[in-house]
Amino acid sequence: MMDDIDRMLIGRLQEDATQSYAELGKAVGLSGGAAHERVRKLRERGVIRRTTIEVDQAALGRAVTAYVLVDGGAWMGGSADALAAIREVEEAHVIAGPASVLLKVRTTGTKELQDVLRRIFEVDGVTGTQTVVVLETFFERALE
Amino acid sequence: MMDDIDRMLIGRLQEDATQSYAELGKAVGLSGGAAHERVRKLRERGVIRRTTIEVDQAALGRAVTAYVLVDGGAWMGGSADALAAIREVEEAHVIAGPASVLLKVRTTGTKELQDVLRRIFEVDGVTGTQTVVVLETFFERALE
DNA sequence: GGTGAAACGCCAACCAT
DNA sequence: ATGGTTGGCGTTTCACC
Repeated sequence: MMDDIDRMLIGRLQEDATQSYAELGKAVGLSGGAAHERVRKLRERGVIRRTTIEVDQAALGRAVTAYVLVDGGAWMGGSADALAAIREVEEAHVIAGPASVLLKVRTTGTKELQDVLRRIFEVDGVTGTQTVVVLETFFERALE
Repeated sequence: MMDDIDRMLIGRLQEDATQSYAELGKAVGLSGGAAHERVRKLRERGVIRRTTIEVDQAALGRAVTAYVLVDGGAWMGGSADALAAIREVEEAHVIAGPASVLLKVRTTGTKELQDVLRRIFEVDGVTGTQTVVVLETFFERALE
């Protein structure tokens, strides 16, 4: 229900999802039709969520990346929605450890970061935040 | 050198990069050809890095996500390469704050996480690590 | 920089093997 | 899963604006 060929197909598509199925099939030792059918099933099963583009956030004006540790206990129910409503928050995870939630935030600058922190603080249950600013990103890549 | 239409095109393509340029053009009030030309230039300029697929990591067997704070000072030169060589490391950032580097790591389980931590420890300049395990991910999304 | 149309190539759907 | 075939659609290019 998920062999090496499927993994190869996923790897190839992560690198370049614009290539033809004929090309894709040749790369993994399959015909175009067979490759297409496998990819169709991977999409159907939700292993492949969607086809998308990778954007240079800096080119879009988002120069500052920061991680925000959020303290506070009431993380049932609507808190996730309240965080999702803050558009600069790219990821939100519940974590084991010192804080309750870890957020990844991208903004155009420190000014906007300050504003985002203010809005995070207004979310129900939040009692405090600790912010870690990224100075340089070595890499952000797709696994496998 | 980057207007609202470009931003709309990027937003649409992030949601679904399989749609036709005709469709894309209609959505932003342009002809298919014009939409295609704009997207071509966005790729050329590197704003759009590549077209890729979004994969359900859990379906691939990667059930555990963790953030690793790495201590140690010698972060010039080859350290980034040494970290990139660890395939389970998805992101690596130099940060301002308590530790030097923040890593995002995905593994099949805690056993493999332990092994990854051991390999991180073997990288030159690393003097210690602190690991934060993700219990639940609210969301990981594309901005804009 | 955008439009509209024409030519080409690829994808998607079949079927027999 | 393959290979051949066919129909339809999207991409790409062109002259024109």
